[in-house]
Amino acid sequence: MEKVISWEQHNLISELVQGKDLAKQLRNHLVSPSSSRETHEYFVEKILSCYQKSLAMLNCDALAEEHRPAFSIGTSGSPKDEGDACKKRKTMPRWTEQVQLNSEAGLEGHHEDGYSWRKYGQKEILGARFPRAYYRCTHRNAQGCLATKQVQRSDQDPTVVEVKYRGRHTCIQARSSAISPDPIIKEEPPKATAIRQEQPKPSLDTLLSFKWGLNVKAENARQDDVFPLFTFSSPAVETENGERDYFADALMDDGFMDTFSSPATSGSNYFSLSLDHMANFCPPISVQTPESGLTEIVSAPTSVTNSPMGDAAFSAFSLGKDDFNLDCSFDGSEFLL
DNA sequence: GTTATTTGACCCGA
DNA sequence: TCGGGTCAAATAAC
Repeated sequence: MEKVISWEQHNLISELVQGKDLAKQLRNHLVSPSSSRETHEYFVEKILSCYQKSLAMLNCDALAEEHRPAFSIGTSGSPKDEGDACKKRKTMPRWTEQVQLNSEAGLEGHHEDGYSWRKYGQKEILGARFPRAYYRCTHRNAQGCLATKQVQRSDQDPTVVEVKYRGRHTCIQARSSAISPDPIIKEEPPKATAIRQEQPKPSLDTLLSFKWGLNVKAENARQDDVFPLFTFSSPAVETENGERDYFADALMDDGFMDTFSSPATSGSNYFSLSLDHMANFCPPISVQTPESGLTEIVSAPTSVTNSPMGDAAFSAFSLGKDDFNLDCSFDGSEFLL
């Protein structure tokens, strides 16, 4: 059957092909000992930019908006931008971790999660014994990272700190430092251990928490915050209303999936991405959340933290499948909704 | 001088 | 109207 590809679709395919090429270049740089980290970051940003444009073409405006800061590095946020951020605030992913403080030092309430945070407020909360502290990413201004967190001691058990995260980190420096091959833990053991009570949101933060020797609880993780399995229905790729899905089609026709594919399973093509970048690529509203997938991800954090690449950002395209093997199924039909 | 924290005021959603 | 979240000026720390 002959495909009729519109101008927009042609541009979309071009963007995706460009992203594929960039990923290949990044792969080459990753295996090259002479290649610098800055080069890797450059390619990552370029690849993300391609996806940003692609998503915009697919009318995933909300998604594109949510991750805009990742592609505006170097530009300071204007008041107008801040206003936009406020409008999007309700759509930002949220999840909660409860951290058990197990030392006197920890009782001060400091929760090290690998990111650098800046405190911007503290409030007494009605009915709560302890004030709530508000933190945002240190790189908010420099890189437009909108990640925030709230830290509050538990009323029932003052040795437990409830940390509410909002928004994902889009900052490169934080991400890099967070997965630094020389974690702080080497010099200073973690002050806190967390109580894992439910399925954690498989965010980079959560994964990182394992690196700090933490077990994490995420109790408010919504389905749309989680990106456990990504499946392209194959071979027929159609939207719900029966339209041909040229996006997924193009990915497969062009061999784009080759870069990401692992041995095909029945009826699905799998590719691997870092969870953090999965969040960047995928519309939260479309994601299925099979619990088994989550459990698998959470129970095998070492596949991420022990990656020789050392940086999940560079694992985003699973250039070494053995290094990073989070399987993500993606329903292409929902993706286009 | 620069960066981080504190804290009262303001804004917004329920 | 109230409470939570954020802003921004003042202050502290480095």
